[in-house]
Amino acid sequence: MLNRKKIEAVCPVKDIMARYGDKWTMHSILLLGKHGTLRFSELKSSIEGISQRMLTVTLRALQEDGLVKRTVYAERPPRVEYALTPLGESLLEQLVLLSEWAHAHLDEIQKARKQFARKEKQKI
Amino acid sequence: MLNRKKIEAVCPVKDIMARYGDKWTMHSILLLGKHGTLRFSELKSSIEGISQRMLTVTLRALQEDGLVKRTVYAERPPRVEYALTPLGESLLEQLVLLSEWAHAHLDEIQKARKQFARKEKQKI
DNA sequence: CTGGATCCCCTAGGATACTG
DNA sequence: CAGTATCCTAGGGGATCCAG
Repeated sequence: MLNRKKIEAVCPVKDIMARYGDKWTMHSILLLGKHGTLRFSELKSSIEGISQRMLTVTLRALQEDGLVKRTVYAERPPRVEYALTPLGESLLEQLVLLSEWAHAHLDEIQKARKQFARKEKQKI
Repeated sequence: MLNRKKIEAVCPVKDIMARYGDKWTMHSILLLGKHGTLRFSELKSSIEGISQRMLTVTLRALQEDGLVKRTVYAERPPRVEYALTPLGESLLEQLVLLSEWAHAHLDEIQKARKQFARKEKQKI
C-alpha cells in the first residue's frame, strides 16, 4: 500500500491534469521536447489533425504558464519559434515517467479490456 | 537537455492522458487511493459536483481497464464497493509524482502567469 | 507565415425520472 | 442504494476569412 500522507497533498494534480491533460497540449510538449525548437508551421504539420486556432490557443496557454518560450524574428515572411523552457523540460521529464508507466502496463490494460468485454457479452 | 531517445517512445502518454486526464478520473483514483475502499455513494458525496451518471461512466472505464475492482454484495439495500487494483495503485504512484512536480513548481507557474498578464497589458 | 475574429456544429456531461 | 434511460444545454473546437 502506498504512503497515505503523500496522497493527502495530491490535489494540485487535478489542476495540472485539467490544464495540460487536454487534447493537444501533450502533443505539443512532447514534440517540442523531441525537436528542441519548432516553428508554428512545423508544429502544425507535425500534430496531425490540429487546427490553426487550437495550436495558437494551446501554445499561448503554455507560454502563459512559462513552459514554452516564444521567439519572434523580424523577417519577411515572419518567423516564430517555440521551445520548451527549463520549467517545460521539467514537466516533460514527468511525462516521460508517465509514459514509461504506460508502456510497462499497456498489455495488462488491454488484456483487462478484453476480459471485461467478454464478461459483458456473457451477461447478455 | 533530456535524453532524446526516451522521448521517441513517449506516444502512449497521449492515450493515457486522453483516457485518465478527464474531468473526474483523477478525483476518483486519488480518493480511492486515499481511502482504500469506498462505496458508490461515498464516492459521489466525496467528489464535489459529480453527477450520478458521470461517476458511473468514470468508474466503469476504470474498471474496464483493470485499474479499479468492483465488488457487489448481495444485500438489501445493495452495497457496491470500489477499490484500486495493484495496477491502479501503480498509476496512482505516478500521479503522486506528477503532483509533487506540481507542488514544486506552482509558484513558478503563477509568477509566469502574472508576468504574462503584465506584458499583455502593456501591448494594449 | 503567423495568427486574430467569427460562425457554427457536435458532443461531453448535467438534470431529472425511473428500475432492481 | 446503485445504477439506467432520456432529454437538453454549454462550450470545446473545427472551418473560414481577414490582417500584419
